Amino acid sequence: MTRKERYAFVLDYFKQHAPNAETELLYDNPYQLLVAVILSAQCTDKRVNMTTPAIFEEYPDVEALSHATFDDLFPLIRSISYPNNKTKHLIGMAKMVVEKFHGEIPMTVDELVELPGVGRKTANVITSVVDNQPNMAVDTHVFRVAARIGLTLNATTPLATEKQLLEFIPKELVHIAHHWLILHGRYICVARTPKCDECGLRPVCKYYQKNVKAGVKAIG
DNA sequence: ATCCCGAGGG
DNA sequence: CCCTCTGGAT
Repeated sequence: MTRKERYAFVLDYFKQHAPNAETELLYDNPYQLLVAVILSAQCTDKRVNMTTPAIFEEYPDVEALSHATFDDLFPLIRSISYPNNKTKHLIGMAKMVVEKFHGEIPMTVDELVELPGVGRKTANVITSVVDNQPNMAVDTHVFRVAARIGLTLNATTPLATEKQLLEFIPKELVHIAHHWLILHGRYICVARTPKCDECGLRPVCKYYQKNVKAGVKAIG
């Protein structure tokens, strides 16, 4: 089976069987999405959504957030992962947006990555979701799932995964394919013990062929 | 104990 | 390339 055929099978499967998201990041505008995504590192969407309403009420836009002090903002972020870093990042991000980008969230990956707390993954999410740019954000789910299925070959970095995925996924499907991979990783192809018995990708999945099927054979 | 839609610094 | 940050759910 060629890689092209593998991609075709996977994309077709997802079109019909992609799981529904139980929770999504809540936001009303690019500013809110950027804040939410920065906060989402190593943290569930549900928990991010518990903290953002208070932040958005206190700081309704980047201008307001740029004037926040650490001691004001920290308590609102206290209950999620890395509150120290995230507090500094949010304030630094807001200051740079105001000072360098005239108060508008920049909409290119290169500019976004300049902002404190914004790495390539976050920049790809923002440009993809807000501006519909065909960018592939590679988080732990996308990285793991793509490798297991065999969509990537010897990809040891998120950037390598990103490039290989973009090479084979049609531009118009990049956005939705990203979502499919995330959801599949979150609910089926979970990190520790993936639910292969619930997964229709078994016929093409390298992980299943190599580990699970071999294991079953050894036991049976 | 291990995992959550990572980024920055050494 | 590695390490650190660091809280809550399961």
